[in-house]
Amino acid sequence: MVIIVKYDGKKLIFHIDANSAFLSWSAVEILKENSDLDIRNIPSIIAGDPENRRGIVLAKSTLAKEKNVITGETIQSALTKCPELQIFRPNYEVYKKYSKQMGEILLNYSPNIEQYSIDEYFIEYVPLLGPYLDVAKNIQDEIYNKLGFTVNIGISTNKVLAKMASDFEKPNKIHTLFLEEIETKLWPLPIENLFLCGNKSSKKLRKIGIDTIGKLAKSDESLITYHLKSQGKILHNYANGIDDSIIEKRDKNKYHSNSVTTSKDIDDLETAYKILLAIAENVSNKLRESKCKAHTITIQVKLNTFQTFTHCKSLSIPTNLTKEIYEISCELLCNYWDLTPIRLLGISLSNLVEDENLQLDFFSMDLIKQSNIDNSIDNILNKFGKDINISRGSTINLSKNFK
DNA sequence: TCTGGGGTCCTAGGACCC
DNA sequence: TCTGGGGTCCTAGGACCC
Repeated sequence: MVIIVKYDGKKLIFHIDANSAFLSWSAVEILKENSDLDIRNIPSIIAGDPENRRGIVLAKSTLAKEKNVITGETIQSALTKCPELQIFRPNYEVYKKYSKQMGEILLNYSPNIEQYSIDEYFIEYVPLLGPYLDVAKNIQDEIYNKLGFTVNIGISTNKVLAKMASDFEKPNKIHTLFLEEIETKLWPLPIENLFLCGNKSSKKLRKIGIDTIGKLAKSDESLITYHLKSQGKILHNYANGIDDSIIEKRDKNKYHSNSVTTSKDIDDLETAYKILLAIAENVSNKLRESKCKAHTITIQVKLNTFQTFTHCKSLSIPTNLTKEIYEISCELLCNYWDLTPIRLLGISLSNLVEDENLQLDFFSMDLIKQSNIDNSIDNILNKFGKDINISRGSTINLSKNFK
């Protein structure tokens, strides 16, 4: 049953969320390969490779969900709950494709659009297109007919309420969550369901007797900020349906990173450097693709004890050169690592600036030469896909430099 | 609980400057 | 080379999202 709620001329926001995105998108792709199998209709999951220690559930089908399989658990654990589970590997290139196509369809419904994650968009409702429920239904139909997967749509007067609404019953549903509806639709929900109320915050709130969104909404704000600081104010507002953030295009990332959980623990510098080179190659490629340079290079290290640390170095002259990023990463690792076995290594690049605005007066011939090498590698990557292993001639030498 | 990878935003302490 | 305060930048870590 759809409850008709008066729409009094305020701006409306839709939150469009692909249902079990990775699983649906893999399903559509498998069907396209002339298969009769729709993995949405069997107990199935998308998960990494356990042999490479990446075996966690990234998405699940409805039938897997019914067996209590949850996102983030290990394949082993999921198989215990559901032995007949079929497991499929993720394909991020395919996911990026569907994400983009979903955005292109949504652009037909609104010029004011924000991609929130790979499978979620916010758009501002355009009243000229018709009543909002009809428009939402048209969006659902067009995405399903053209792309083959279902979406949930949440509708409200701000982003947080729209997002909470799209999270109600799934799949292929449209929900409203207007201010006058929060008491019945939002407040009875457990505190964990509130956007941005994660593990830590919900535990603290439960400790002081707040176990539903409604109790948080009616609690004294100063009590909440005492326990949760500025985050508390945000959560208290959200519980009361207050959010004045706007829909904004995010054209540039503020940060790029790449990390890998290695199939075996790393306990020697030479191996660590080889992996850092591969990571530096990947992440600097992202940087160059987005036409940026980075002032700050951070390495991330997760030990086999699951202890994590980061170390960074800031440069007065930003870079996007693989060699420079690689060398600084090696230097950081070398300075801080006591050879405790490493499980994961990562590099992230931040404090980004646009490439074309940079002054070129520091460019030496060596930098230009290095830049040309990187460009030619980027061309190869673009041509043959990013999964192939390119090792530049200097790879071995670079590794040896840091022995 | 044997635990991925790519992001965003915030906080706290220290260095440095005026 | 003793002390205050405010502002800014850097570093490291943490919480949260999908």
